[in-house]
Amino acid sequence: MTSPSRPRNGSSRPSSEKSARTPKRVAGMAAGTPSDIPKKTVYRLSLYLRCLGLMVANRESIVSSAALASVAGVQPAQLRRDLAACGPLGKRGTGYEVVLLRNRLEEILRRASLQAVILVGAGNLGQALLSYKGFAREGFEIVAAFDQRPPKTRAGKIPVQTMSRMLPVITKGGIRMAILCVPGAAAQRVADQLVEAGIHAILNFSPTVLHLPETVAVNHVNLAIELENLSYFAR
Amino acid sequence: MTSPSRPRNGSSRPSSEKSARTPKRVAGMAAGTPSDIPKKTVYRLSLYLRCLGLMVANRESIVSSAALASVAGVQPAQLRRDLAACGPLGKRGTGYEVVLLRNRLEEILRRASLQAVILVGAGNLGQALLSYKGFAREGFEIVAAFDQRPPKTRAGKIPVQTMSRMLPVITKGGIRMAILCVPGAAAQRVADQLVEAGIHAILNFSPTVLHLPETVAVNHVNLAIELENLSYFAR
DNA sequence: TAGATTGTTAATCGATTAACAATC
DNA sequence: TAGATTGTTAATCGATTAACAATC
Repeated sequence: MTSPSRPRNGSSRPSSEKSARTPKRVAGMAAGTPSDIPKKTVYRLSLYLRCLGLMVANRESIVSSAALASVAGVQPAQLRRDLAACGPLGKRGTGYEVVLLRNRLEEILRRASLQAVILVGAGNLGQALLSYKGFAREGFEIVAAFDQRPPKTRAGKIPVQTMSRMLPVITKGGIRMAILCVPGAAAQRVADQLVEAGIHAILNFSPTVLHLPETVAVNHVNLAIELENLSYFAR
Repeated sequence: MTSPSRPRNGSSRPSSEKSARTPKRVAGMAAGTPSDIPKKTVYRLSLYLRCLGLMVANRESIVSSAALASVAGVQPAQLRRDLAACGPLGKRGTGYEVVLLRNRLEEILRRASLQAVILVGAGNLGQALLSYKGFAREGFEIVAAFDQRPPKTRAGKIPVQTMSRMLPVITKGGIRMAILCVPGAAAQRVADQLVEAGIHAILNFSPTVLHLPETVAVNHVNLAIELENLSYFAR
């Protein structure tokens, strides 16, 4: 919808997410990236990247695995193992060059380009996320929003369109990622439509477990379950 | 702040969360609950509970591990193992009684009582969450909200108070859970204050890894990282 | 009883950690 | 060189799955 200042990412190659039997790895990456990084490691790489951002801001030039691990809240051995999966990045006896390491992680996580995302379901949570500026800050742009019945009031600067516009917008824009916030009862149906239209990754806020082809990546965020889980352990 | 219709939960006994070395179990529970359920299992119990809710609505009376597992997106063996951790609940040769199983899970997850929660940090995301009705629907009530500089406009019906009010409100209300949405730079400091004031569980949306005593449960939700993770696998 | 399905044990798998040789 | 710290291997740990005896 809008034209971002950073270039968009037009890439290929889908991959899988935790589905019962599949190994939790991803094979076949774009050139320059290690071929096989476990999902949990990728997640932690994002974490390390954020810690490194702080260190760059603090003008720190070298960091040891012990120091970075402590900030990130992991064991040094795990950090080294995770980073080793990205190729040899440190200098024995010295540590890691902060800027170099950050750049490499950004490269691996493809942070160079602005990623176009659509949001589907502009109910309570959907509107909340629409007005959340955190995504933009991290390189994601919500380029369009859809709802069965678009609300009159618009939360952010993005207009909410009727759901029937979804297919053309996805196709025309070559969009690959979607944030799903529809009610649980509609989630599977809408997700099927999204995949049909060409979406390869879904961040699912709906309280429903989606059954989709393994080629589609799905991450599930359920705020109620997070709280419920906490409340169990908070006694 | 408001007086909920369901009774509040006044309980004791804190417990730990994933900290480097601790076993990912929880020892010592209130009466009537199995003593030792792994964290990941507790998480999935919430999932099963939601699936069972649908089945109750559909008037299904019996469900097999195979059927429930399929809906929840897990393996039947895993489901049986998870449920077995809650005591013997099924009938061999038959399956599980839907209502009975749901009731038992609600009991274990303490869904009977309305849980009081405070929200700290009413910036972009904080305000969004304040206006999110999903929490209430699942038995959590945000009873107060705080910010360094309370915004003039109030998002929901909860007024945002200045941060200095935090301690008295937590103490007086006997609040045990908090949702943390302050900027990364302030997160650790505010978290320390919360723990000091008596908070035992924190749902942390701030982009900072918190270092807290093991007696405090922390769940971390980072929307940007979720998206970044997806974008890695979406090719 | 025969058929079905749980609860549980043993086997597998994957992820984390400790330890140390390589090397800066 | 001596000291430090990585990259990596081997050991440990925990979680998942397969298989089956118990039993409804």
